[in-house]
Amino acid sequence: MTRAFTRKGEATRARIVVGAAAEIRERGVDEVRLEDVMARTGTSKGQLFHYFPDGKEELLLAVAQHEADQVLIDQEPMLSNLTSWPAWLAWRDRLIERYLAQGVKCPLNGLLGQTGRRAPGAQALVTGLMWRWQAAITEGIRHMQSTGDIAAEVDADRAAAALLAGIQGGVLLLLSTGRIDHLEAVLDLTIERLRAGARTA
Amino acid sequence: MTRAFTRKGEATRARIVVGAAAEIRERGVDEVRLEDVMARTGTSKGQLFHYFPDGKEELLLAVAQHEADQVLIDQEPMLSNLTSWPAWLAWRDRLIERYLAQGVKCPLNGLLGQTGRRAPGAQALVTGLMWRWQAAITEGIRHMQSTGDIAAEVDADRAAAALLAGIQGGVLLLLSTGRIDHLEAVLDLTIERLRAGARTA
DNA sequence: TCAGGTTTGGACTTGCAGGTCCATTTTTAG
DNA sequence: CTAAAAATGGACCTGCAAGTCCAAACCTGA
Repeated sequence: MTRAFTRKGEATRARIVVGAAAEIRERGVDEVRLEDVMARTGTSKGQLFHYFPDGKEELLLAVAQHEADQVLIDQEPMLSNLTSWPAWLAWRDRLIERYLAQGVKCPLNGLLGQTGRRAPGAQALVTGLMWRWQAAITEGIRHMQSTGDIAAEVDADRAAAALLAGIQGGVLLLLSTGRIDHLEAVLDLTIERLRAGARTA
Repeated sequence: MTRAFTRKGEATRARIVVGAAAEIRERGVDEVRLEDVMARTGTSKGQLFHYFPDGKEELLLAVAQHEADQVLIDQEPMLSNLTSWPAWLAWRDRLIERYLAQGVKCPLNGLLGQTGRRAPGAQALVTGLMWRWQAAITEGIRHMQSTGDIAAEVDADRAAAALLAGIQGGVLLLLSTGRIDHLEAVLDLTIERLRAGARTA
């Protein structure tokens, strides 16, 4: 089903996705018209529909995919290397820094509500992202348990689930209130708590 | 600036808001047309613009207000009565139950992304909701500290901030993945942790 | 160099949803 | 009872943004 694109074609397609993603991040999903994307990426309507035959919906899905990947890419290699407390703190700082920098613009929040209903695939996409994210955290906890840095009786899965939820909520609150406090509180208290349990182990 | 509405007028206005809210909850903000609201509430376009001169934007804001109020109303009286562990657990159950029941439909998530950008007031509205919510939690923690059920050294503000974030994230994850696990994990682990600290106090 | 494809540009169509308007009915108040 | 104001119904307008179409430019390989 994959259409044949030349190298040039692939490049154009990628340019459109990246440009659309940027536009959406800056102005919000529902404020972005195809024309805006065209203007930004220097493309024509013909091209848009050439590379995304199903139109806006398909483009939005591609953007969501792209943005979802970015989220995890941005946390590498910290995320997949949670093997010591300094590493955990580095990851913590990375998260704070990143979300502080991008401020009120969350690429996925909008896409969740918007695309979520339109494209059935978008839901699965976000779910997949969350799943990968949580898996990485779980693995980090497990590793720390193997070295005795976290108490063995901690349920890694549940702890990771709670932490992921906290992070998502923290970001959500950053989005709506503009304050990073919640995210910080979640990360610091959670890490603190994971450490505390093992002090005696 | 408040226009003069008769009793009948107020009733109609309220009917529109409630109907629109329901419609939005069921089908999502961007899928709801004014006509849908008209059909559901048995009103005409004339009425819509009579009661909401600024059109859709004003209506959406009113809906957001209405929904925000509902969120807290739904948790009363549990939320403002977190004075014993059974009360905390009752609140926990209430949250789980409520969000489990409404499933994938969150009234505010959509409104956040959507209305957030359009109406400047919507942002403030959500912020206010979060603030009230968090304040209630903080007060609950403080009360438990006063009775010695929670350790005095716990920072009530931070703990409440983290918990609120966890709840929001838990709901968000319920929305995107369909699983309630995250919300449960947050609530249970948080409460467990608050209790643990004071066992010896 | 020529023939097949792919890529590109942009004019044109179309549907629809938000918003306007006014004529009619109902209510309120004096 | 009556006049002014509010409530209602629905026809109509309008703009805009998605999507269509096709012709021109371009690559690419034999």
